[in-house]
Amino acid sequence: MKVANPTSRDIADLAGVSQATVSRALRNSPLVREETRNRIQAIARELNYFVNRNAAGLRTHQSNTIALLLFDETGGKDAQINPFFLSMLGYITRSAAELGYDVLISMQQLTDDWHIEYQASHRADGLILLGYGDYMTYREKLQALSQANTRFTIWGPTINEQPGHSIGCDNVAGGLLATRHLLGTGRRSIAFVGNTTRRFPELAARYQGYRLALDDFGLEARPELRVDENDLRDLGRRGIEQLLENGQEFDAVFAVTDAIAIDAIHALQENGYDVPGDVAVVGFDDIPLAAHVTPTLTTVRQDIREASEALVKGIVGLIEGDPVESSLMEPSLIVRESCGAKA
Amino acid sequence: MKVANPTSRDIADLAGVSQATVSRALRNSPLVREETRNRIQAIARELNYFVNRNAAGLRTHQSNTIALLLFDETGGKDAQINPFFLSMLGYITRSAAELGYDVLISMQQLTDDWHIEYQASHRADGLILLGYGDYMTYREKLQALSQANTRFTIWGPTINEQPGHSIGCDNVAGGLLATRHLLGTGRRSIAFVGNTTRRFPELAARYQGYRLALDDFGLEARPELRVDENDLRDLGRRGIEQLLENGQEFDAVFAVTDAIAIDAIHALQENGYDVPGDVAVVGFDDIPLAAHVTPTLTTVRQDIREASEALVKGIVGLIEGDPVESSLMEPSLIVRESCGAKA
DNA sequence: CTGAAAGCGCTTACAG
DNA sequence: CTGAAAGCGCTTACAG
Repeated sequence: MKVANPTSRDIADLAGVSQATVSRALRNSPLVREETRNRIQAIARELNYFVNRNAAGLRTHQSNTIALLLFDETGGKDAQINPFFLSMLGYITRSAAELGYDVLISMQQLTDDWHIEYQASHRADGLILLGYGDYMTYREKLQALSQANTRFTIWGPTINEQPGHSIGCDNVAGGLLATRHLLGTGRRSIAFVGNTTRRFPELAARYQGYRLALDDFGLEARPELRVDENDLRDLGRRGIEQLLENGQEFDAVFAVTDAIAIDAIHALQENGYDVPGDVAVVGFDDIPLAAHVTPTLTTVRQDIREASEALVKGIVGLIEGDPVESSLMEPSLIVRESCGAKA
Repeated sequence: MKVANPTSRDIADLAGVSQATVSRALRNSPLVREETRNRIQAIARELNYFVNRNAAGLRTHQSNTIALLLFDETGGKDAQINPFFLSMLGYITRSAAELGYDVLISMQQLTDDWHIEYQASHRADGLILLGYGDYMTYREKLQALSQANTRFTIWGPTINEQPGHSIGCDNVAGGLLATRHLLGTGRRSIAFVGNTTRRFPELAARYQGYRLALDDFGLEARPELRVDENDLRDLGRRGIEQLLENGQEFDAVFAVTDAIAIDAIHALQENGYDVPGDVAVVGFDDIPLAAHVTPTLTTVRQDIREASEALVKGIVGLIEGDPVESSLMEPSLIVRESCGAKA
């Protein structure tokens, strides 16, 4: 009676029907009489039978699986994933599950060559790429994917020439929001710490927003208040030190990421400045730490949940042949202490 | 020449060999002459051919995939995964990849019934369970898994009666480490805030360590300095308030998790106590926040990387039939400011 | 060293 | 509504 690893044939024997009918019943086919269907499903449940996904996938050419490829920035040394992407993971997993897809995760390095392997090997029906925002660097990889007819969605800036579907944050709007807020609280000498080149299109867009906000106020973006570095590590500290060494006066800092902003706050404090009394600071991302540093960090938040769901809907749309569109999420300002707007 | 979705038969035709030889060559079988093997592999590479995992899995009854089941504490409301587990994810993924396994992630709720589905459906060869440390609560689930012959490893306390393989932290040693350190800096009235019951075996073990350390010093664990609550939320604050209301005098607190410790520090500060001047505080876990609160938190760290690798090795061992043993990781003390040992 | 053949466990047209 | 049959693309004894 109890079979160790039951197959649909075992269920069929027990139910006194053909194996084909079992298959239909388990997929809830309306072709099977309800009574028969219930009987078969009851037996399957009792035997702890589950459809062999390998066999089903072989027939249907589907895996009902999405591969989530996280770009490994550390090059394999450390396995600490960017916390921002990590926080998307939960939402991605959940919305994939709601649509009937499993999520396979993989950390990929730039030298890895197996991005296309996932779909070609039928392990996944499509890919979600996190951390490949810098189009210039990943161009060849993305084009190879595209040429291999791999379905993929990217979290990152939407660029016209870029192949594939992408979901991103409206970084221009975010930079505008942050800078306008600082202007609104009376700050007029706002330093920018980050990067403004094509190397980091998302950061460049935030700078654009910064400029637009200044423009609106009839102010100019002063180049001497701009810290523009390719290496983002420790940039908060280095940026502040650079500004101070150059004798610049400023009453606010717009840092392109929270990590940089928090680093900058520490550097300011160590140099005897009060934040936000002397210098207001606004970041970008709203990482968990932002609410816990002293002073708590005012920042621009991207709706991670909405973004995650859009990514999943995007890739599932591509898989199932529904029309999908690249889109931008609207960021919002989270006002805390570091900008001085709150008591 | 170029085939859209090439199969091993296409490769065989192009190479002028049988499909069986292609299969052997791609698996690096020594049965195939080297020259032939190289020729076949070159053709496969050129056509972007990858073995269909569904077909291979159907034949071999393997998926080369591990399912990572994260217990969803929020019951589906929020998809924010416990950051401690999230930080294990990277290491788990990487070491699984090194052993040739993919990782499928899933967030499960207590009511979900599909834990065994992963292996039964041949989607995964085994499971890693994170967040199922409270054996009493999950007992039935774990036993069901065990009865279905599902291979699994758990991160959590090792209990004799518990089915399956488990990797945990030596929580007794951790509690000992924390308490001994406080004693070493001259503190003598050390409050314990947490839980000491079987409901949270890991926390109970930390309390045991606390007692052992006091014992070693010829001190008694005073019950009036023990806060023992089942609800861990806001316990830091509630615990401190409870101690103060009861008029207890204490010069140190060992909090059973960092979250509780940080909460306790805030409560102490709001009640006019200086940390660590008046009261020293030590936590447990070394969450990212610990290094960023004021004062920075002295805590006990579990080696996440080592633990992750042990989990993967454990489940792969079970899958491949190698002998595996449950084991305990040695925690280490991270000395920061909140214990007063540092300037 | 290589090939012909069986079979893994499904899904789905086709026939009734 | 149900069954018999083909076939998805591999792996691996078996035979040579």
